[in-house]
Amino acid sequence: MRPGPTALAAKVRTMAPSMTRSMQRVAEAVAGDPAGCAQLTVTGLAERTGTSEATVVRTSRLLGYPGYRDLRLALAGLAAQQESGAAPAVTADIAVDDPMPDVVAKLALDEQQTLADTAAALDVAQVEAAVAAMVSARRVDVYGVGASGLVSQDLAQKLLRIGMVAHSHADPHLAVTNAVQMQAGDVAVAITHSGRTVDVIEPLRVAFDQGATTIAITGRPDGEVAQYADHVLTTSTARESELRPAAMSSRTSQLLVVDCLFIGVAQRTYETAAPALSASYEALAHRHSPRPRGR
Amino acid sequence: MRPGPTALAAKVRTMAPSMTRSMQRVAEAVAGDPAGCAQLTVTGLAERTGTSEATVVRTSRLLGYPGYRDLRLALAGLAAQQESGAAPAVTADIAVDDPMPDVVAKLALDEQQTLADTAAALDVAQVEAAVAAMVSARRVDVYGVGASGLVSQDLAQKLLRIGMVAHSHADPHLAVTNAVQMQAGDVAVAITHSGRTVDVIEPLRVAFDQGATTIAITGRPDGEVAQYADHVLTTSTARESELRPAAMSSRTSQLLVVDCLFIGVAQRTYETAAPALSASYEALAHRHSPRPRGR
DNA sequence: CAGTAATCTGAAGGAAAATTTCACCTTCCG
DNA sequence: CGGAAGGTGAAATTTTCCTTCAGATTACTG
Repeated sequence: MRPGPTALAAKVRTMAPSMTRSMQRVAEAVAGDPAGCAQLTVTGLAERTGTSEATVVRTSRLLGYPGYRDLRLALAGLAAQQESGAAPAVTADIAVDDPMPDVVAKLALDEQQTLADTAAALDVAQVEAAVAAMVSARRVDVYGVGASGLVSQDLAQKLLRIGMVAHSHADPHLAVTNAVQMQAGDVAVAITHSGRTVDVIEPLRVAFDQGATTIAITGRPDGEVAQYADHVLTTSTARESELRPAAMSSRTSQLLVVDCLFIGVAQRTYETAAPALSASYEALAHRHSPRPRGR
Repeated sequence: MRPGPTALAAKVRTMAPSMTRSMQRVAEAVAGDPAGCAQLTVTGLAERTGTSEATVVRTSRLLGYPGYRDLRLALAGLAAQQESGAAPAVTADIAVDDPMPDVVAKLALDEQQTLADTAAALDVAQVEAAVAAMVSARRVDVYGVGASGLVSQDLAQKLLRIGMVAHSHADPHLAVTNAVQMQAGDVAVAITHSGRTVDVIEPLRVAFDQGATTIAITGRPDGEVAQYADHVLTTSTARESELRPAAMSSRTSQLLVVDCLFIGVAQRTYETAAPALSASYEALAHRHSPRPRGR
């Protein structure tokens, strides 16, 4: 069996005594800086070690590879392993003086964490109940302001695409005005991270009183909004820092919940959802510039 | 910067749409069996994919390597990483009959994957350049329609909160009207997954012609939108399925990029950003119901 | 629906890298 | 000090990789 990259360092030590002086120089360079050597051609490595190409090839053979080409591949593998092992687990808060690469890494990790947390904490039964209500709803109204307003729009937009009657309301006055028209069989969704946003609670309460099925997507299942919600979907919150306020991570969490609702609804209305999706795609085709030619 | 092995799978997905048929076959083989392909020579891989050596080399170039030799090295690295247990869990597509718990889990995993891919593939230098331009900008205009419209609003909203002059335009007419007013020192940002959305490209082009600094956030760095962009920030694309169209995963990716931009700007304008953030928080306090007692 | 212009594709030739060969050099024993 | 055995690298050879170019394909245009 050809030696894997892991065994390389050991192999070098084992074989070293039986090597000639110039071969040892090559082996040493290879064991000492796999990543660097992986970049070099035979000629390059020969030059770097002050030897000849023939010696490099001979050393490769001695280490168990058919030639330098394969040693080089193993070297690249080893380098990759080392790098991934030494992956700096950046879990600290984002600081004012963090360099951009760290910012990108930390943000991505934080959001991944938020997603994992949300998925783990999400009450599937509540999601299913919410989906069931939406599927048979005459219309769906979604309330959200500020950062949650965008999530609210996202949900409405998605539902519209699969042929449902959905609206997103950011204007609290209009939201209440609409909520008054709600009746049993309709669905109202309120999205608020704090669970205490009056502009969102108010229309939900009205819809609730009208007999509509109400759903709350909130980070505070004990918040006031829950009082008027038939189904509460809890979003989780990541650590917040000064530069990354809670509003930022709650958005990720809320979007995941919204996506789950959407997929659930789309699954249960697949017969109509699928054609509606393609139709909306087709309708937008002419809003795109022509594809590059010859394809 | 040459892409590391980690980013390869993401890169393949990102670039796949802009590839020709035979190049896609090569990319697919490479992404599907890195270990196996690492063993093959150009000729071998060409044969295995039923294409020519030239096509293999062309594909390697498109993926960001100087030639096949270097792609092969990266492949060896990737294979080694996967073998060592860091293998990315390949999740199945979401099916119509998936039970809700599976849907939640798959969605969360997909989005996490998208985040990791985006972070790995994001060109930090471009981000820094974009941030620098925004920091010193007189005003920032953001263009986005459809699903990208929400991301566009998110960016504008965030920038407003730290005291910058930012606007999001979804109406293409108003967007162009505003773009005409742009001048050197202003910044225009276009957000489009396809890179071909005319309603977004048009205002960006106008702003570009006016001498403004232009930024594109797109999944297609070779798309038309890139022609008028000083800085291109590439979002990566997850596998898409019928129930989860590309538009859905692109949102996650775009939001991460937007967050990076925001944090970058906030860092560099910390003196004014921090007070502005707390001020906007304070101003909204009375829109919340009183906190529950004893907390 | 045909013309046309652009792009895609692979075969063949040219460049580069890897491997082998071979003559020279060192070293060590007799 | 002579000679043999192995170490070493320059040059030749082979393999691999890359570039060029002409034909095939495709998608737009009138």
